[in-house]
Amino acid sequence: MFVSSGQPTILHADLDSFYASVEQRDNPRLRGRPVLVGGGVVLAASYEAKARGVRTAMGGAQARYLCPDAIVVPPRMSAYAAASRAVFGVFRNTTPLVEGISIDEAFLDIGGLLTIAGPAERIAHKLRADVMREAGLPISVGAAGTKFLSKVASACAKPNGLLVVPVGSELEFLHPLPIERLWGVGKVTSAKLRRYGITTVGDIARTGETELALVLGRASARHLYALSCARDPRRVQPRQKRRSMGAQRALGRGEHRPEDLDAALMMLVDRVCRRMRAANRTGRTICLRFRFADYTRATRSHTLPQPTAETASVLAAARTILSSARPLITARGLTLIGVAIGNLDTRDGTQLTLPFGDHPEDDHKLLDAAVDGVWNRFGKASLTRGALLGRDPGTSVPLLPD
DNA sequence: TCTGGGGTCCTAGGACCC
DNA sequence: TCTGGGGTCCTAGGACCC
Repeated sequence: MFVSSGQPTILHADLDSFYASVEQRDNPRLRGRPVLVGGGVVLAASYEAKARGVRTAMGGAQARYLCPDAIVVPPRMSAYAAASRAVFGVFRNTTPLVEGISIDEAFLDIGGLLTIAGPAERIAHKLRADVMREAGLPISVGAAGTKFLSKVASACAKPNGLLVVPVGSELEFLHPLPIERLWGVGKVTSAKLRRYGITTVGDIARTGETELALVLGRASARHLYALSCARDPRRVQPRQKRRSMGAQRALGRGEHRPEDLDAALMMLVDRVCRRMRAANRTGRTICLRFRFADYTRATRSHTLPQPTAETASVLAAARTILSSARPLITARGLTLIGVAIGNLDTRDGTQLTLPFGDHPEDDHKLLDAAVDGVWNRFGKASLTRGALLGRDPGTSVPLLPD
């Protein structure tokens, strides 16, 4: 396939203040006004509120102090999910190579489109117009030769803008930027680098990988140095599979009775397992996350021999982990609990409870029916029959297409 | 100034196996 | 029998991202 050189091939599309924009779209009264989504903590702030210094993830009290006339609305997650689906529909109409990063953000590989629909600027321009027409939402787009650069470009284009980084002028664009623009530079890394007088992306490039490794370790150094030279070989990969699924809940300060804790655990496990089954995924590692009154955190995990998405098995493991973490909890005071299932099976699968053993002579029929079910859903299926037959009644088995 | 609910990746030590 | 090398998996923690 011919790819015209000198043209950016990757778009990064990022909805502006996504939740707040959806609220303003759906309620004309909110347009042009500072809007905060979420009261306890700011999940999203409209640009009118951001202009006053409000930031995402800021405490609600501080946000209302900065912006007393802000309108606070509760989040409507299902509305945001629907808006996201509409926007991703536009993305996929533009190119089949769409890699979703989050509910409001994606990379689009337009390399194959350039000869018929290019240049990149025209494709990006049309994309923004399509999103506005189809979903009624403002979106910023960055276009560049690499993923990372296109992401930086879209951030620079906000709000509601478009920025193209022409191939060949990457370093000119990149080097004056502050180090915090690099993916992987957060609070800790930024402080470390600034101690050495490294404040811009250009400084990182000039410092060199070897020197950088002394401060940050090998992996970080290699990664950041490559980015600072505008090297980013990662391709746009459609349908990246999730590696873990979790749910968590803030508990507030103060004592929590064991039975309340257990109820919270049950709810979280149930929520995660439902989502796992809905997504036809199974996983092996159960991980509990804790946050304490002193803002320290801890995780405790356990890996099961078999992948599962069954509430009962996960709950049993989660309870064991929780009880082993009791000393920690009593010592520090729990303020948040989370359950995550990791080590997810890399293939699609499903979890079925079969009444094995009640009528052993029927076991083969049950298996055949189960295989048919998997086959119909995925178009392929395989099981290790020998390992499955002769189990206890009610055994749950993961069925994986292969 | 102390507030959410999702995730990803990397590191390092220990257990275990060949 | 002793010693070493190499690899994988599990657990926990840390940093970061949206």
